[in-house]
Amino acid sequence: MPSAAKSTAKRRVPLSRERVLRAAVALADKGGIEALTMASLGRQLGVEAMSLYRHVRNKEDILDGIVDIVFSEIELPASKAQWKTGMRQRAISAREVLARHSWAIGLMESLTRPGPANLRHHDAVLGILRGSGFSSAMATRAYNLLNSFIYGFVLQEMSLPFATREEMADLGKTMLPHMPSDEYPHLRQVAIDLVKSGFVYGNEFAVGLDLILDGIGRTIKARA
Amino acid sequence: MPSAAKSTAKRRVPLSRERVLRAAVALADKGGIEALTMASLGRQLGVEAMSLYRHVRNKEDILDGIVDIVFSEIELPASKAQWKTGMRQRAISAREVLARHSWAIGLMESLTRPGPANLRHHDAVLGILRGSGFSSAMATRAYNLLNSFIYGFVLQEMSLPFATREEMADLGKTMLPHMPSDEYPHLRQVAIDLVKSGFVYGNEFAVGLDLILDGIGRTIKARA
DNA sequence: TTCGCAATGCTTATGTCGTAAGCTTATTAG
DNA sequence: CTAATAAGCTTACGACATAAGCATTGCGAA
Repeated sequence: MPSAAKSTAKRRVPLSRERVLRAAVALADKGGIEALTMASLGRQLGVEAMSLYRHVRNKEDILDGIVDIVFSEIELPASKAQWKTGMRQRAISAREVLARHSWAIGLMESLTRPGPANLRHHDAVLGILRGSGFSSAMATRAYNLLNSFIYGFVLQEMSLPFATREEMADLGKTMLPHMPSDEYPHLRQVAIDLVKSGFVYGNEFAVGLDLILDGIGRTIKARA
Repeated sequence: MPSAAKSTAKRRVPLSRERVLRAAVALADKGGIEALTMASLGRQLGVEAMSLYRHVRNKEDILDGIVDIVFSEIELPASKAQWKTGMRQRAISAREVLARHSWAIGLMESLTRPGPANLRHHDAVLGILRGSGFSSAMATRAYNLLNSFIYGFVLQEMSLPFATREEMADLGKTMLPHMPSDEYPHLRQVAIDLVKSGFVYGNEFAVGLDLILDGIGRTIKARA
């Protein structure tokens, strides 16, 4: 069955670094980063684990690659935008992307070996800031401050045992009675108040973001 | 040689959860979190790997435990302090501790199961804020904002390929010539400027911190 | 058509890891 | 001294990354 099979059935689509990395992202999204093993990745692609090594150097190479894919999903600010709108939009997009691929934040060591998407991202953001009159030092300062907030926020968001107001209320109901009221009195009281008032952690992102953006704006004006 | 040996030679000091965790912290400090394996930990303590399971449930238990140790090293703000001074001092201590144990930031998932030091820390910080007139929601907001900044800053600091001004200058000298000047023009220019002006990333912590503290102060005043 | 060759994928094997199960030795209470 | 209990050890297994080398596919040249 040489030429018949060729044209119809299993015309084997060759692997490629690209396909491998995309499958890796899909796997990590579905089951977390610990579900991403060379074996599971091979299975996902209908291939033995060892075949992957034709297309990626090793697992670390895969991790670097998928972090760069995540970065490529973050919206770049339009190069004509006001710095404040541009930064706000970028921050919101970054947070959304990092929440969608929540394993990525734990792979940030990969930033030591930044991929092209990451570099392009840096370049675009710094370009906006410089174009709005920020010095190199001020642009770096602003960029790092915003990134610290974004990464740190997502990191904390990840480690919350609840996502919605309902889940928080449930957790509060089950946990609070078990918490001795004299050991962590303030923590306890705050928890009670938050449950009662329907506090939603996710909403805090925009608030913190604007506080920082305003602070940066003030610093800039003071300089000018 | 029953009672003689007992008093002199190898009166075996028994393991304990405490000793195991302290050794684990030391190992992680020395060689990074990937150097912490049950085998290496056993070796460090002069014991077989499996012996450790008498004192800890499993490796995850160890990871939770060492994160809590790290938290216990962060200075609690004096309960009489002004909120701003207290928060600044706590933030600086936290950053220093997390930099000393830089593997800890990658273990933050452990915060889903907070240990006693972590809870005590939460309680103390929220106590200060509440005591300074913050509502529960405002206290939580301020605390989360500061933590986002601290964690995110350390996360970025960790992934820098340089620590000192000298290292940055060296890196600049070797990398910049390799960077095509038209691909990432802004990034390139900023890098050049920073090297020239002797930018030190670490100094940015205090700047960002004060920007955030001022922003919080302003929010509070507007409420009052 | 056939041959050769490069690209692609597979098989086998090794060393590291966490940890389950059960055994041995050390310590201590009676 | 003895028996119980606590502490530590031996062996074993399955998951994992990956080294080395073999087999297959498909295409261009003869």
